[in-house]
Amino acid sequence: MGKKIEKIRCDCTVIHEDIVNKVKILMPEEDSLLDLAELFKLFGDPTRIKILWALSESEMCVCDLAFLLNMTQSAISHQLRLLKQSRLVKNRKEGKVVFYSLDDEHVKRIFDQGMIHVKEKLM
Amino acid sequence: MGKKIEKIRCDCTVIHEDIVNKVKILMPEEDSLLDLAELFKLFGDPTRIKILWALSESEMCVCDLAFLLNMTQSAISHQLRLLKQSRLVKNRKEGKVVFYSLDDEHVKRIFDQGMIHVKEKLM
DNA sequence: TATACATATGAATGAGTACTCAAGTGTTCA
DNA sequence: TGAACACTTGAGTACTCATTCATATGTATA
Repeated sequence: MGKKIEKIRCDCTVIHEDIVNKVKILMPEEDSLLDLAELFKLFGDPTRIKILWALSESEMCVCDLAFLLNMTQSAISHQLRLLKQSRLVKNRKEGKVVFYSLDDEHVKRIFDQGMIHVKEKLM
Repeated sequence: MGKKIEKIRCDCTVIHEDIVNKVKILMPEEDSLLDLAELFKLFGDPTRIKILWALSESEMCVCDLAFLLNMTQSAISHQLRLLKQSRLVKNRKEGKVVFYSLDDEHVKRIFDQGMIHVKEKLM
């Protein structure tokens, strides 16, 4: 006979009911958390984090970034597109050159906060 | 004849040489940036960001998290393994139950800094 | 107008990864 | 001791995505 009944809820969550319920109520909206994950995902790529860091120092054109990071213009351009879509960077055109810069003063703050963590965990 | 010569360096980087060089010199070590990207990548997943947020409110067991996020224990356990490897979370055993908690006070700060950004960009 | 330059973009590919499933370990308790 | 429980783990799969390649767009310049 069908012995294996799928557990809907384990015993722990009943024992810890107060805590789990409290956390459940405090939990941010699903959408906020998805947006947040999306944001951090953008920071979570070596190329993009380098681009963001570089732009935090100075506005630069696609060409400069490609040279600085030793990558193709195409690769850089694709990443800049993502960063622009999420409004982490903005651009201005000057003739045939497109200069990119950070669109947000928070970018550097998020970057710095992460770096503090990384440096500490080294020890 | 071979007309197409691969451009090593575009004209822009020569024109902008001072800026590019300055940024190049200031650039953090490759390893630091890779570690940083790795850190943010951990934050850049819906499941993991929810886990981190939940643990910032209270220590919880695997079972509680699975119930809270409506996911399988296995999925949660796999993610906790990654978070533990990177020392973002730690655990303690109490009988057969394993309680997880944040291993670092920076986690919440990084989370909050990101949330500020997300909330602002909504407008 | 033709050419070079700066950038953008679409398709293809290869690498990485989140989850599922099945099986395992370790603990408690009847 | 054995059954239930909490959790872990390895393999497999479906999916995402960063880069490359080829091509397209737009601008300046000779």
